[in-house]
Amino acid sequence: MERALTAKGAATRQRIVEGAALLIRADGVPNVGLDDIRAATATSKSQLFHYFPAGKADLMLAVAKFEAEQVIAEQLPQLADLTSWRKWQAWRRRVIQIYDAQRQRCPLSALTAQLGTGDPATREIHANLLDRWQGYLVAGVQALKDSGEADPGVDPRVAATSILTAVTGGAGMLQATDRISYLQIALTDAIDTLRRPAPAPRRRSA
Amino acid sequence: MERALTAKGAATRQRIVEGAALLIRADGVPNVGLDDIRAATATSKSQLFHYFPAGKADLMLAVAKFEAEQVIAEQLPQLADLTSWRKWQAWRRRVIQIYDAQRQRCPLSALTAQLGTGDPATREIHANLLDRWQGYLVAGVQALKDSGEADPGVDPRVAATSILTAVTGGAGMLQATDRISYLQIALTDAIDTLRRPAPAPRRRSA
DNA sequence: TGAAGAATGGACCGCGCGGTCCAATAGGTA
DNA sequence: TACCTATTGGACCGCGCGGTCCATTCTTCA
Repeated sequence: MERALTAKGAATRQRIVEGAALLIRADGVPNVGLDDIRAATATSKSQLFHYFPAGKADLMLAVAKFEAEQVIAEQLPQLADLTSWRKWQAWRRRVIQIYDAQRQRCPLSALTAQLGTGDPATREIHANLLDRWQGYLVAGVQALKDSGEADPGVDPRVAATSILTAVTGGAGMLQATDRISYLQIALTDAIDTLRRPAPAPRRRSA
Repeated sequence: MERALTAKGAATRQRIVEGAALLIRADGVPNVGLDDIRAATATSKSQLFHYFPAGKADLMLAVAKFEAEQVIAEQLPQLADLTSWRKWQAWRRRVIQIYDAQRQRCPLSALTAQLGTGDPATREIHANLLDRWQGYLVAGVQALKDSGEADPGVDPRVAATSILTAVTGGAGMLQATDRISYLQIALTDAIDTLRRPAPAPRRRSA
């Protein structure tokens, strides 16, 4: 699908993506035009369409992919090593720190909201990101169970889903209200739940 | 702030808002133009600007307010009566049903994402909605504690925050991935947690 | 019943911005 | 050196769409 791409060309393409990502983080997709990107990345109109033939949507998709990578990368040292209670806390602090720093500007959700949630390519990016993310969390919960720091009755997939939901939900509300408390409280609570004994199971699924 | 408004005028204004809301639910903000709204509501350009002098943003804000009302209204019978475990389950089912039905189309988040998360008016709407929502949940958790169906160690505000976060996070991921499982699992788990005894408190805040 | 003001219709404008095109250059390979 | 292709520059277009304006028709009330 990709044409021949010189090292120089690849570099330019990357420069465009990263430059566009920066602009979009600052101003939001609808406020960033191709001319802005062109100016910020010291490129010309023809280059934009040379590397992203399908135009703006194409470029935005590349930026979304890039931002999705960032989401994992930003929390990677901690996320990949959730092998003890202390390390879970370290990850939790890292997550809160990240979102606290970026506040309203959740780059990925801004992108995807614009591209339309119905777009299959957008969904693919999101699904992929969430799957990887959840994978790390499941492994972490399992590790806690193995070390006896989590209640044996905990279902790793359920717990990981709850924690992931706490993060995304908290981040969403932070973005919407500028309040960090949702993320803080919900994530802390979700992780704490790992140590609570499950009561007599009453009803489990929907 | 509002000019004189005849009954007829108010009706027209309402027709515009509701018609615009419908269109936006279907196609998303960026794909709905003033001309579309004009056509769908059998109005003229001048009426749009007569009732929403600040133009499109003004109208979108009114639509966002309208949609925020809907969010509460849709789950109202159950949400206002979380006085027993059974009723909590009824509310949970109702929430899942609502979001399952609308899938990708979360009207409010679509609006607010577009208007820019930085806009104070947008934040006001969101904050107001979440506060009311959380109020109902806190009351419900307290009721469960009072009736002995929830663990006495549960903090109603914390639990309500976790549940609210599970809903918004699950809804967000449903929108992004078309998977209902996040909402289903996280909300069920968050509610189930009400019945789990809290372990020896280790570290509570950040 | 007539005047004031609200409500409505719809033609019109302007421009921002995504997208096109062609010409010019740089870089690699034989 | 010569050629091919990737890379680049930037002028140009077209139109969608938000926004303006004025004329006309309804409502209300004294």
